[in-house]
Amino acid sequence: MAEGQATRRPTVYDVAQEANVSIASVSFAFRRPDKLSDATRERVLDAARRLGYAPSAAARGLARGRTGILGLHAFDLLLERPDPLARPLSGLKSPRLDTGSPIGWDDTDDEVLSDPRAFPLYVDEVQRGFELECWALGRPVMLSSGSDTDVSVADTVGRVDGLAIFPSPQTAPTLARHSPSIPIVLFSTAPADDAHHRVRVDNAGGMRALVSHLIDEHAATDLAFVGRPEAADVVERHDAMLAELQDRGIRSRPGVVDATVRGADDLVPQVRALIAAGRMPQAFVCASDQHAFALLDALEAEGLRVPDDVVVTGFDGTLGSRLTTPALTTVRQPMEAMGRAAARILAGTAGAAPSGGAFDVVFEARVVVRRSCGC
Amino acid sequence: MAEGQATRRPTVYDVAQEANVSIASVSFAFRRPDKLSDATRERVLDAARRLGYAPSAAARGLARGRTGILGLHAFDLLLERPDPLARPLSGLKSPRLDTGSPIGWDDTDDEVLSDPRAFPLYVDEVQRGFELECWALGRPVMLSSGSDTDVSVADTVGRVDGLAIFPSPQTAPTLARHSPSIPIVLFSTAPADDAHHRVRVDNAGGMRALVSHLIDEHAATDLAFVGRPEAADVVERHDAMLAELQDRGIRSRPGVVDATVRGADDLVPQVRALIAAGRMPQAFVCASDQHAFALLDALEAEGLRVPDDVVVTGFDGTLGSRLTTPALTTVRQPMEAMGRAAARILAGTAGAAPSGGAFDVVFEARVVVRRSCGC
DNA sequence: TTGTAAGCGTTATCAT
DNA sequence: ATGATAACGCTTACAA
Repeated sequence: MAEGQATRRPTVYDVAQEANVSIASVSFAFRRPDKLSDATRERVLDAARRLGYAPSAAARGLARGRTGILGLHAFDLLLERPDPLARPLSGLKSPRLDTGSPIGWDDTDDEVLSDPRAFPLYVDEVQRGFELECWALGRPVMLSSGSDTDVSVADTVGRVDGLAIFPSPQTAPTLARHSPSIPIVLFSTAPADDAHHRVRVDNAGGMRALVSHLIDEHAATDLAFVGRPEAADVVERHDAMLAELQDRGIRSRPGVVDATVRGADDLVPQVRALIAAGRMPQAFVCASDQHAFALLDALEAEGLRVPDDVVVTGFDGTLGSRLTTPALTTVRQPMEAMGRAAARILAGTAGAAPSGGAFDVVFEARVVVRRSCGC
Repeated sequence: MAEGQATRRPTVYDVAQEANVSIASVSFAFRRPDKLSDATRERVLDAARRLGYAPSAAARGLARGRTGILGLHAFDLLLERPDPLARPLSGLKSPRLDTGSPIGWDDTDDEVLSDPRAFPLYVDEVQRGFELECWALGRPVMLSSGSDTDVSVADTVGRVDGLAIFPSPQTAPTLARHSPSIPIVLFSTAPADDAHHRVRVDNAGGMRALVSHLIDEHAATDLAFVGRPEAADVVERHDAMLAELQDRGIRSRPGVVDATVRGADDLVPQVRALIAAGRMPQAFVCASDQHAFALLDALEAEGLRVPDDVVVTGFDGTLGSRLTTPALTTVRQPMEAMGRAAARILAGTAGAAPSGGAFDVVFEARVVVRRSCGC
């Protein structure tokens, strides 16, 4: 095994000895080069290089009281999320690496892992934005995941100077305890009575614009919402759809098409029921692109053509939405920008929060018109 | 600004006082729950929760000698890489977050950031595999970037228990000093006389298979290589193309189409020159998908149709290669699997390296046939 | 300009 | 079962 190396890591003491100076000088050579004479500085740096000295971030963090790292945390829940088509990533093959012979294609699970319906998703693009900004700021990023138990969260909190989080239902209360000591940013969470910062998208505006498009351009007024209004995001989108219809004096059909189970399997019976009852809507408005992917599969399985027989729309604007057939009309969130905003807030480069409290940054969403609505 | 919170982080001392026990008991409550009576353990855990105690990873790391974190490092160079279409990500807008009003679409740079030609690339998919495996292993991941100076590298090394790296030319020697103390994995680097582990792809096999396809299926024997054979990967691919041609007794054209500058700008003159000289090849074999993207643009600018007038192929099999028009025939690397392999090596869950030394894991590549070759 | 020494918050070894 | 206490490697006054 690779872990547990032979050689002990060199420390300031080793370098100090090698360079014939005190440990303070070693430290200064790196942190306060100006406080040292050129000669000693060079001597120290040289010794450090020779020894392969790498300052211990742990020791530095302890002494300084901050690690310098910004964290991005995803709860397990997220990866086990009920979105259709979010594959469980357990059960992947783990080919032996110690045989010395090349690893065959069939041992890589590449088909599963390269599926654009599974990557990059919303979280992946937000993460990328976070990374880009941290890179620009010169700050390392720590990625972690875990349950939303106190212990797991605390472990993550203990490693970073600030933490951005994709929320699980239990998130806010558990985190509240840590808010006083480090800044915390929640993505896609409705405002609440806590001290967390927030970065989110204008779900209502995006959904209303989408519904308006369907009504105005495609005369579609009988809309069925696909998704379970539980997560804050989905609730907002659902509400906005209903609100836009109501504002226009259009009566909306009751209930939603529930798509909480993985894959299209669960949608097929519901689609069949709608067909049988002669209640097919003019358009399925999905809570997310993921839901739309699954629905497209279910509709195809039942021989329905999109957009000819029925319109389908998504939400998020992930890359995968460009790759469906037909390409998906959806609402794009500026995910990278959202990730960047979170990083700036945590790093303290975003100015002061308005009204003294926490940041609540809302981004505009934008309708992306493609083939699936009939355009 | 968010950084620099009001409240000091609670420590073991605070919890000990709150729970009326010694600091040792606090530590035990978390690390060795069995060594404590149920009563005290609960009392401690309760106090910890009440106080919002999060164990300091820095202190733990110091005491234990390991941080538990696995690192993935990218040199700045990589992001400034000479690949066509790799945009400089500096110069992005940074909208004010403190105004309290929604952030407009035009302030997000979303068009640039969501370009599938820029994300996800090779490094992004490898990174994802690394993350997936670390997540499965319950290990946090640290992402960092920086120059390949001794100081920058050492800083990263000091933060992790093991490090995977996308190489820059200077990488190996700088890192060699640290190899004795922590395990290091290099991606896509030819074997050399050092102690680093390696995870790479069978470039030669992939390229030979691709060239064979072009010759056998499309009778294309006049191939032009696009890319500058400098990086190890590109050299291997170039060499393999020449070797396959030679093995078949086919004379290859001298030189390469150089595509080291950003964008298609630089390719247009070269394409023009080929046209003018009546020396257009039957196929352009590009060193990477990125090169192919740029070339497709250049060819279109010159009014040449792919694959009718000339064939184009890529290498890597990134998502973007599915989205070009025509879709790109390319060689896919199992990038996620490569990232996962690196994580397993670093975590020590990959067994022992063969022949006692370092791991050198080679993955099979696979030709992905799409429209751009005429199929 | 350089050295001495006191923390920083854990873990782990001894005692009790 | 619990409590003292000595590391762990670095930063940073303060001395020299």
